[in-house]
Amino acid sequence: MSKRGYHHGNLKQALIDAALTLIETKGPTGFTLSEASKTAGVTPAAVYRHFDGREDLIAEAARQGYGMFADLMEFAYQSGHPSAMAAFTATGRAYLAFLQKYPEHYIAMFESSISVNRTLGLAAASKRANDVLGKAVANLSEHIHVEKRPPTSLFSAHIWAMSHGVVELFTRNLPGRAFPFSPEDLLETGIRIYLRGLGLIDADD
Amino acid sequence: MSKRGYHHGNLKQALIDAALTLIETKGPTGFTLSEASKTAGVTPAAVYRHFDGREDLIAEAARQGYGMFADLMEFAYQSGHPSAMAAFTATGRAYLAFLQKYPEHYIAMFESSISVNRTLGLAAASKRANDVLGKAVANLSEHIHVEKRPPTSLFSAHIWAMSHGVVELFTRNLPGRAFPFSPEDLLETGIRIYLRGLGLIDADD
DNA sequence: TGTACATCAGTGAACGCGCGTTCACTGATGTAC
DNA sequence: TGTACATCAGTGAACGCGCGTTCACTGATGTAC
Repeated sequence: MSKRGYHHGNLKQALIDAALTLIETKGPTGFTLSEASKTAGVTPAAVYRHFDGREDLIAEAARQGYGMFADLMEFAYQSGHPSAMAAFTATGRAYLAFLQKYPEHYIAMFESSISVNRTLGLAAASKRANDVLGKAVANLSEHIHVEKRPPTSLFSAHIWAMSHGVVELFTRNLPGRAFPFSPEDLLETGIRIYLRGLGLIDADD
Repeated sequence: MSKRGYHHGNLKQALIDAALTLIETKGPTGFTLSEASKTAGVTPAAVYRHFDGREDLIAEAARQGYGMFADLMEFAYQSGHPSAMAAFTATGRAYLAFLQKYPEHYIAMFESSISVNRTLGLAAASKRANDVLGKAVANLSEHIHVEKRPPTSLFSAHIWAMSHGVVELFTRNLPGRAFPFSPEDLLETGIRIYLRGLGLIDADD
């Protein structure tokens, strides 16, 4: 962007951005390397200066996504700390906030079929995001009476599943039928009921 | 299969079956009309005797899937009837049982990006499946004390979301890390906690 | 029962297309002296 | 400050490939008489 003409200046990031835009508009499968390079104003061959190929480009986009995702959740977690409940709630909200703000990254991360173990950097970024939620869940878990406390990994998996399910089923173009609840409401009420089931929230509220 | 030679006899269903097999092994995006026709032992052009094209083939596979899905859930529902709780539990288990038994249909239905409103038959089959769960949820809902009863559609959406999330995140090849819970356990415990949050299950059990 | 003929499910060749990737190249940038 | 040269990010042409789709066709099946 800075230098005009023959040399692009910041082609690597421009390609990633182009790929993300295409992924969002056409789905993870509609993305092509050729089109991304054209969008960035460059020949397809130029891509190979910066990436090993098509998959590598997607993986890098996903890696950046996981990094931002982890940052966002970490920030949310800190904002609620030291209250375990506040930290947990904020972290959960950050999940949906990320999806709403960076849907193209979300798709690259969770729907592009690239393995999270493809590169070390990708695996690390993914783990970091996972760990934030794990931390929030673990803290909250300590408030459950010990003999009815589920394993932390189970607790955490339930939260992931509910969140991901809400996103996949209720944030995309809702198919025809009008659905009266926003994804945020849906997730928040669902998790609240779940937490009540664990005795973490009183029956009133 | 019955007649050998020039005429296939049951090509339409053979193509659907081939498509489903490919969808399962290669993902919804890896399916190609050419390969499906080859698998069925037939020229690509022959496909157009029975379908309008590639998309139409997938849509028909999904339609059959929704039909079986609805049947399975309806049967499960009846098996628990008239106990609202038994009917609900059985219906929920049928969801995962379907996924385990017909993963390729599940993919065609929920991950192939074909719209459920593509054809009337597809929309009807999808609605029928939805309605079974809706019925199970509505019955159960009546047992919730009226002033803390959530709207049925919200209740139902939570169950869909949790179920779908568990399937998407925890039934495919788990990425490296060993996860100690089966999808069935995960979903069953998750929903049980949720139901407890609604006061539908006692704190003990 | 046998023949003529309509129907229709398949063939096989061809098409245009966009894809990912390779290659030798070129021209801009940055550095040494 | 000016020149020579190495570096390197881009070009553009070419490739082989498999795709979805079309078309005129052919040969098997089923029906009328």
